[in-house]
Amino acid sequence: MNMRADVGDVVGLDACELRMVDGPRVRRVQETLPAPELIEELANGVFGLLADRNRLRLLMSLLEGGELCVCDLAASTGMSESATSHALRLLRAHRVVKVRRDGRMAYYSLKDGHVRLLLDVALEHLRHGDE
Amino acid sequence: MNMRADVGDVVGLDACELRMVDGPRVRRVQETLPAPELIEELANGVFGLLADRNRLRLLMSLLEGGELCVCDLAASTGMSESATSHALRLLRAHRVVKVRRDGRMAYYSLKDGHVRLLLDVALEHLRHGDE
DNA sequence: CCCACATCTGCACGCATGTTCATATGTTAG
DNA sequence: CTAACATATGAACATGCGTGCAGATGTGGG
Repeated sequence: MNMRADVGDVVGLDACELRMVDGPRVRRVQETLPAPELIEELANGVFGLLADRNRLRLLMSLLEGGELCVCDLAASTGMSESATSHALRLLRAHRVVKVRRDGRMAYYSLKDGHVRLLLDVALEHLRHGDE
Repeated sequence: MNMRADVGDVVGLDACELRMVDGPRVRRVQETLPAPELIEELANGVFGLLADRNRLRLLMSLLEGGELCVCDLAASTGMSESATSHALRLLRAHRVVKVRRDGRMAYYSLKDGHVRLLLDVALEHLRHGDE
């Protein structure tokens, strides 16, 4: 792909179906890509969780409120308690939130500072995206 | 939701449908939540983009390869050129990547360091998630 | 014990989205 | 000019996923 490349290095069993310009660079890139399992864990992990507006609201509520029970989270975000509980299950499973039980009550809070960090970067990106 | 709260502070037009425990805290949380538009921009922005395995692969390819044309990105990630181009359109629209044109060739690269930062945090989360 | 309460869970539906297919668009070579 | 090339784009389909609904589970009070 750089200026010295032999343009049109056609590879693959069906040459017309797989084109590339800079074979060595493509191979180097492929070798550095993580295993598919890790890619899935990233995509379906915190990124996937933060890619939903209601889960974002939940997490931001926890950032502000510290620790909140399910019904207060539902009230804060305008979600049903069922949807809230579903969402929290996912957040628990990915270790984004932790739960403290007190009798019938379940209080949720953020497990670590990663959500805040991620939000900071994303907001920074939005702010500077107009350059 | 804290120990001093009046439990069962029922509010709303349909009282049975909206429960909360700590009214003042819920209100404070609601007041701090960003506008719906900002929430959507976050969810559909970098988080949404990174929540897809193929787009993750594309971005990681750019992290390693620096600048790559569409067909090399497709070859690196194992995606079709059409799917690659579609994905790049989204990444362009959200200012995650930039494009340099040279004749028929379009070379893509990351626009800033935000993707790297986000990936660092997400990987950190995965690594420490087992604590 | 029964009943109330708070939350969790499973199933499935409706909606969202990534990819395929076909074509459009822009650049270049002969 | 025509044809080839690289990429972009639109429509639609197949797949994925968030939420509603119903019920299950666990805790606590009388």
